[in-house]
Amino acid sequence: MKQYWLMKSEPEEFSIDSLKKVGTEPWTGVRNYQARNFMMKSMKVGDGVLFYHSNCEVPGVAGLAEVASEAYPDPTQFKKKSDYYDPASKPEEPRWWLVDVAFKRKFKRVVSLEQLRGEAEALGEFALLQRGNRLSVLPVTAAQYAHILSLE
DNA sequence: GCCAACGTTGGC
DNA sequence: GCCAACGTTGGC
Repeated sequence: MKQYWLMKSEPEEFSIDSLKKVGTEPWTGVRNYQARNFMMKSMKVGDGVLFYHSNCEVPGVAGLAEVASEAYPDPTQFKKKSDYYDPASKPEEPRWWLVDVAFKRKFKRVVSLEQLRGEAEALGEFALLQRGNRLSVLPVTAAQYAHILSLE
């Protein structure tokens, strides 16, 4: 059964337009175990991804992507010059894993967080809308995915 | 194993 | 830029 996810990115760092330009991007820099576990243990190639813009003027879902690889170790954890360098991680036992994400399409307009809050009842239990949530990779049900698409 | 201090996320 | 919420670290 196809699974769905929401993945956050700060558009100033990497936006839906950036993804469109490169086509496929390794989802580097996740340093949260829960988010890592979703990528490492649950994601399958072809899973649907809602590409979410965070920390910006209009936070919200900006387009669609899909999981494009099996999980593999995040190379940035071993690069001393990287912001994501983790001196505690060993190459023989990598701590951080990622998947590649491929561009599908950009929404005509962002389905904003504000809009999603207005649909909270229809969306049901949704980690994104929970108070204080900071998870950057989180699961979305097929029904939530379909509903969000209908809001574009 | 507790918990205070600290760092980060992300909406506003 | 502020700050609430949360995760992690490290001393004890």
